[in-house]
Amino acid sequence: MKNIEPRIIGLFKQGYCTPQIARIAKKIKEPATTIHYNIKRLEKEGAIKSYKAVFDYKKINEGHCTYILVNLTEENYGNPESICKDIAKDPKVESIDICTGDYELLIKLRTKDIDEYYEWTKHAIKKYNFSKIISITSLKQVKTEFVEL
Amino acid sequence: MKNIEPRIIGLFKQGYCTPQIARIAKKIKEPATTIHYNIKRLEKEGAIKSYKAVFDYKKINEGHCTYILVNLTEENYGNPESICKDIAKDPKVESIDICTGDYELLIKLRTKDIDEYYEWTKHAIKKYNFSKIISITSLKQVKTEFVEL
DNA sequence: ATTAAAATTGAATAATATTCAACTATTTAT
DNA sequence: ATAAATAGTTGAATATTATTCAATTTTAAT
Repeated sequence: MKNIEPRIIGLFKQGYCTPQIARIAKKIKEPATTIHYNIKRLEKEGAIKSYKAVFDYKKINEGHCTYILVNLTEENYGNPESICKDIAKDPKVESIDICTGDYELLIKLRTKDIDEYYEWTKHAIKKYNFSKIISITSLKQVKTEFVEL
Repeated sequence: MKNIEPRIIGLFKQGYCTPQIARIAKKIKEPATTIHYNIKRLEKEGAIKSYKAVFDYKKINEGHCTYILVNLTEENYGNPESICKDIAKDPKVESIDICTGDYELLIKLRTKDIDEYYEWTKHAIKKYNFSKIISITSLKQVKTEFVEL
C-alpha cells in the first residue's frame, strides 16, 4: 500500500483539477470550442483562481470546523496583511479575512478534532501574539464552498 | 455575443470540473492508473463531494463578502436544519453553519456590493423571521476555500 | 459604410481519462 | 502457518476529451 490518498487530498485542496468542457457544452447546448474560448478568457483575466475538489471533511479526518475571531496587538494592528499571509500558508486554514467590527481577523479553521483545534490556538496565540480570540464552533455544516452537504 | 460567461460561472461554482490525473501522476511520480483507482475510491466513499472552480470574486461582480451571525426565533430555534437547507439553496450563500455561542447560524454571503447585501438581509430577516443579525464585513480576503488570493 | 477587434464554430489533432487483464500485497479465515 | 479472498498496483489498448487552427460571424469604433 502506497498511501497515495493524503497526497492526492493535499493537491486537490488547492487545485489539480480542470474544467469539464464537453459536459458544460452538453449542459448549455453550445459548441465545446466556444466554451473553451470563454473559459480561457476567464483564466487570462484572472477571474478563475483555481480548479479544486470539495470534500466531506469528516471523511478525510478534518471534521472539526471553527470560526475564530481575532484581536491583534498593537504591533500588527496597523498592518494586518503580512501576518495574515503567514497564517494563510497553514493548510488547516480554509479562509482568512480582515474584517470590520470588534475583531480584526476572521479565520476558518479545519482540524481533526477539538484537541487539534486547541493545540492550534495555543500555538497561534503565541506565534502571532493575538491579544484575544473568540471561537465559534460549527455544530453542523449545511453548505461549504458553495457546495451543499 | 452569447453571454456564456455567467452560465459557465454558475456551473463552476458547484462543479463541472474534474481531476487532472496526468498532472497529479507527474507530480507525485506514480502511474496514472494508480491515481485513477485511488480517486475513484475517494469518490465512491463520498469523501469527495465535488470538483469546482474558485474565483477572484471581485472580477465576477461578487466583491462584497459578509459573515452574518443569526439569532433565530422560537419557531426555528429547536429545528434549525430545515431553515438552513432553504437558505443554502441561495446561490449568493457560500456557506452556512449551525454554531455554538450566542448566535445559532453563521452565513457567509457574497454579493455584488453593499446595496445587494442590504437587500438580501432585509429579505432574509422577513422571510426567515430572524430575531437578530450581526454582520462582519470582509475588508480584505487573504485566503478563501483553501486558495490564497 | 468601412475597418478592426472580439467572439463563434467545425474539422483535425493532441492529450488525457478510462478500461482491462495481469500481477502483487494485504487481510481474513481455517 | 497456510490458504483463500480481497484490495491495491500497474502497463498496454481504447475511448473521451481538450486543444489547435483556420474560416466565419458578430460587435464596436470611426
